[in-house]
Amino acid sequence: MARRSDRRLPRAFYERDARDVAPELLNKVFVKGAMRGRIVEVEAYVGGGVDPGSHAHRGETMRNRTMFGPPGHLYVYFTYGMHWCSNAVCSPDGVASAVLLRALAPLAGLEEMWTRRHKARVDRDLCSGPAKLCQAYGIEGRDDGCDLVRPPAGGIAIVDDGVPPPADPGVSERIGLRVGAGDDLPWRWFVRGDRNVSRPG
DNA sequence: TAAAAGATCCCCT
DNA sequence: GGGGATCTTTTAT
Repeated sequence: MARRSDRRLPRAFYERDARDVAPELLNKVFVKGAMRGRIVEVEAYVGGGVDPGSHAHRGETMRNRTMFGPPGHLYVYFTYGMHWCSNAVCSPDGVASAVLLRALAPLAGLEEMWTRRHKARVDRDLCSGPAKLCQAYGIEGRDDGCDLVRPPAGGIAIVDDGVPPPADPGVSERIGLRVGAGDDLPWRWFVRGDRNVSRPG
């Protein structure tokens, strides 16, 4: 549920380079219906052909077309034959960039998350990975392209509840990439010390 | 038409 | 710490 202290993020927030948006998404709140989770880990995927790790690096396809669309929408993709992952689309319309939501600290609606995360054993297991948080929230392919800035009632949104981004976030190379990983592309940010981060380093 | 790889997770040792 | 699950999408013959 929306709360009185929630502040909507304007379209302009997303209409920037994903590397600028990503660290500012830390400590924002990912909302769907009654479920709320604080964003504690993200990765940037950059447009303009400079990012070999991006799905969009080889141009627009049926799968990645949402990344090429206007900012402030949700890019949802399917991978490894069983997992969904969620991104916030960044940069102006026509430039393919996005921020992958890698982990949340559950705040509310944990009962609903538990109904979908059967494999979880403790609260930390609910949203401590990009596919885990999608399973917890029930996000699938039908949610690809939905508007995060002006969501329908009960829809998916990202809000500012007054907690600022960390002044000194953790930074590292991105996780799980066959190409585009490496210390030369330190485009992962996380909240230091948070238990829900998928990997401490 | 075929083949390979994939922005992961889970269970086992 | 390592490997299997599982199947869509993309790219190569």
